[in-house]
Amino acid sequence: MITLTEENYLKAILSISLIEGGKVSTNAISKEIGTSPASVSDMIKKLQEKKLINYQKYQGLELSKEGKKKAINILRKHRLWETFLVNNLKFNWGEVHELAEQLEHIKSQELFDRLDSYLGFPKFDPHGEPIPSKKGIIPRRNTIPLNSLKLNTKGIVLGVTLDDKSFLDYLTQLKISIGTNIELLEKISFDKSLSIKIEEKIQHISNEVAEHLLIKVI
Amino acid sequence: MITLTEENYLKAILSISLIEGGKVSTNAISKEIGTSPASVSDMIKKLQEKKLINYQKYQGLELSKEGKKKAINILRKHRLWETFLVNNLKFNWGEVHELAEQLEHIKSQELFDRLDSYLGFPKFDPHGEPIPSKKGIIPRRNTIPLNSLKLNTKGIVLGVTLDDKSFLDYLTQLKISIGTNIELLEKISFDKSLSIKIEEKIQHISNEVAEHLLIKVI
DNA sequence: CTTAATTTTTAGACTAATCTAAACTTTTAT
DNA sequence: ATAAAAGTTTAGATTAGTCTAAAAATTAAG
Repeated sequence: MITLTEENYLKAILSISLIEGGKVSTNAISKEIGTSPASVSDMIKKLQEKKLINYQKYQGLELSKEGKKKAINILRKHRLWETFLVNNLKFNWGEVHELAEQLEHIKSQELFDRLDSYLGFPKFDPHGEPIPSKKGIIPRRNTIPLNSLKLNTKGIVLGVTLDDKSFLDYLTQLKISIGTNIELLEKISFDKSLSIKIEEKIQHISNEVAEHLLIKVI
Repeated sequence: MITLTEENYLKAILSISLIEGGKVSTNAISKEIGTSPASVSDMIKKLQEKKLINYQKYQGLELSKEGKKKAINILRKHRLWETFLVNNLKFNWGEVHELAEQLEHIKSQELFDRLDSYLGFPKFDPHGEPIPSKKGIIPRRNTIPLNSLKLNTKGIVLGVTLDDKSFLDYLTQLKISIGTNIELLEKISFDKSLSIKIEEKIQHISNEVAEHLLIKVI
């Protein structure tokens, strides 16, 4: 049986490899999880013994087929719960991440099949992030980060790539949510910040914000 | 912060004292939780330090005001989840106990307030067991166990007092559920077993089954 | 291409929750 | 009233997950 802590390591490794690609380092995991590199080294050995990762000393690691399957299943559970919390219990999108971190560890395949069905088999969660299917397939959409949109073109927000309360609260303040129409007016080369138009109102946002907004060009 | 294990001990202590009344013994807890008496002794010390129980060596223990509040809150969470699983996700009543055992440890007052509201502030769970209110008040109803019903009187099943899959599956087989009408026809003094009439059909059940069925006389 | 910086691993220790075996209290029964 | 039985606690160990400090390996820099 896999422990809660092991699940969190798998999730962290998946998350890093989806962003960075290639082998995952001890240090990167340590930063993601917030434990010491020494603790990560210890846990890596356990995951290796359970054949959830492929790993050679000092050479970084990657998820095994079985490990990836498990990690994707945790992601699926997390995003199904976030969907339930926002759609049914009317939480706002900044409040659900921590709760879903707890709920994602509930063990019962049946529960998640039923929840999926109850929610109407959603393909994307309230942050626009893809919900892996029961078979582990992650839906894709043709989007780009807002900071790579061309000048004077319009797009629609389909998702965010950061599930952080202060970020999401700020977006709400800017009146940006899934489905919002945005036009890119100006890019400041000095700090890469952007002027954008939302519902006829001009706003100024940093590159850091823009890179976490997924846009579909229209 | 209270740990998951501590929560399970509090829940067990509440459960025992609701049935037995008076002081709770180390041995009783050990049986309820399924750990050794030595482990219970260890944990008792921790709960004592956290002022969740009142306890003197060798003399048994009882929940403190704070401990009882916490224990009732866990019971509330458990029964709210069972209600959700049966009413919304269409699990049957025998399947939900183990799942609720996991879900009851989710930490978020807000979540349970919203879930309570989403479910329509139910007073009883799918087993007819009372759901403590947000303030910790446990609703009561005027019921008696089936084995203390008078001969040739009729009653309606309002609840069960055992949340065990094999018991509940057996009830389903007997076509007994919440709301079922039952007439007591005969008590066998030898083994205290009962003949009962359910929907014009005569059935024979053991005393052990009857004592866990809560009946309202009609 | 050798040394310095960085990264990773090992060694040794701590905490929470558990166990078995042994010691100590309390209760029960003659 | 005292000995046996039952129940409870302590002592000492174990496992999972964590830490700091130190050692070892890899990578980067001059």
